[in-house]
Amino acid sequence: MVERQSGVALWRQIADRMRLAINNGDFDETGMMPPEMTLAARFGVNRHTVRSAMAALAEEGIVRPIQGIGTRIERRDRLRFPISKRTRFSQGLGNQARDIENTMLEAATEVAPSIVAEALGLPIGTLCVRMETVNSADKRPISCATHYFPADRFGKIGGVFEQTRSVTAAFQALGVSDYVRRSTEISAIHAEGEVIRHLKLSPGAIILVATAINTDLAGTPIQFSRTRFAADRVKLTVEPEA
Amino acid sequence: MVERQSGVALWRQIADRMRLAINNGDFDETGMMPPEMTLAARFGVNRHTVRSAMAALAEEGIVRPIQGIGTRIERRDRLRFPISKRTRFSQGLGNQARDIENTMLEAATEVAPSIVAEALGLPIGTLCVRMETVNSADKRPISCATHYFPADRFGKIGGVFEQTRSVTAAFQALGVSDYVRRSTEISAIHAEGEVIRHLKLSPGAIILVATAINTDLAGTPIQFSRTRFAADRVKLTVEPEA
DNA sequence: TCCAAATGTCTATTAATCTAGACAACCGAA
DNA sequence: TTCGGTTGTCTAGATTAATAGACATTTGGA
Repeated sequence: MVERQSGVALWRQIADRMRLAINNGDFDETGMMPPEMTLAARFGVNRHTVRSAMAALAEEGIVRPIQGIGTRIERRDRLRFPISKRTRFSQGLGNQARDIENTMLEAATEVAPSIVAEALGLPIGTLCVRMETVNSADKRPISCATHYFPADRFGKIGGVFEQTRSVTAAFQALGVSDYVRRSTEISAIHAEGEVIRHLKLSPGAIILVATAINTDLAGTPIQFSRTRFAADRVKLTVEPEA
Repeated sequence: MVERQSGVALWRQIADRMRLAINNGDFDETGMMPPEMTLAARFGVNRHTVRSAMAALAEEGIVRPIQGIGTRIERRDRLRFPISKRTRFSQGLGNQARDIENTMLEAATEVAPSIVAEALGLPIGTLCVRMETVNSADKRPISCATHYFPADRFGKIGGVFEQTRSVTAAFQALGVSDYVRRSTEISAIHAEGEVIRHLKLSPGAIILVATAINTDLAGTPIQFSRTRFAADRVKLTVEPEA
């Protein structure tokens, strides 16, 4: 059921599980959460503890309590984000959202960190453009990403991206008509720091981290990116064929 | 830094971050953790709080404190688990571990849950074999999985698996010489219940959930599986080509 | 041998979390 | 209108988590 003395407060465990159940469509028949007393009994905790969990979900806009009636489910969705040989952010979400927005927070030319240099096959000390973006669907932040591009070929990509609002379009404007994904690594950690603010997460939420390398059609690495997804808003889908 | 009143205890946040840093090789030069007082200052907490985090890591066997000396790092590893068109558990880990073991906990023939029936393209009410396995590398549990197979073709797969200790080998024994992955979905949740025991996790740890469908070469779905990975022990690697 | 630096243990206090119970406020239906 | 079921609010107490400080113990090196 719920685990005590785990370092994770009961209300947070319960909030996580209810969010999951809602996204899973468990209460779709009624569109309402079970009564607080029922949930308290089900999880083996006090009603007040359930209320704390509910308050967290209400804060996220997932449920809305109505006195005298019950607690209504306002939103249940977890976007499907496909990862494939031709992963593109906006295209990937396709028609799952009407309004997809990529915002650039920052672009700077810096010496490439050693991990990035290695990934892109550059000598230590090479300059790279680092670009920070936040990606939203229907005004809801889905992920934030840090991208690195070799500065010699893509020194101006920051400015171009601000025009095009798309990495794919920026690449095209800079002469890269197409590109493919060489590798993607996925791990999961607790959200912290800046990411919490950018993704409007409640602290302690889980984020999926996807670290990827893209190459041009000649096989030359042109992009290293680390994308942090709010785990309760997406599921990553691995597409086997190109 | 660390987030207060997030429903996640400070010692757990710190333990999570230190585990990540260790796996990231941050302290490889000395092989020792920084002194407790240094960490306390770095995280902005009391020394005792750092000690609680350390105790959790020591419990997991990741560090070992030595009075008068410091805290030694005992183990730093996160296996790379590739996900591709031909994902195979044991092969995938390859030479990252000497001893890879698949244990079957249970096999039962049941009516397929609706999600499984849909995924495998079976009529509602069809019988399936459900099989629970735990997968370990070098005696350390890495993942536990629930597999479903259509009962008409694979009714005996439980017994065969116990002999072969491999899904791939069991398939071959039952006439499926090769199979490919149709789809993989990845999400992340907090560990709870049975999974904590099977994977020997500290409660509250993060698990990566990979839900996959495999088909035979004719394209007929033959396996639905949900694999739960201990997030601090693996990183999933998405391979773009077959 | 002595000292500096590190972990180990203890007490005490404060803050956060969880439990328990009572009752108010609100809604829909009988 | 009344009543059962629901959420909202309050008080009080128990348990867990975090802070603070003191001092013991162990180790390696000066």
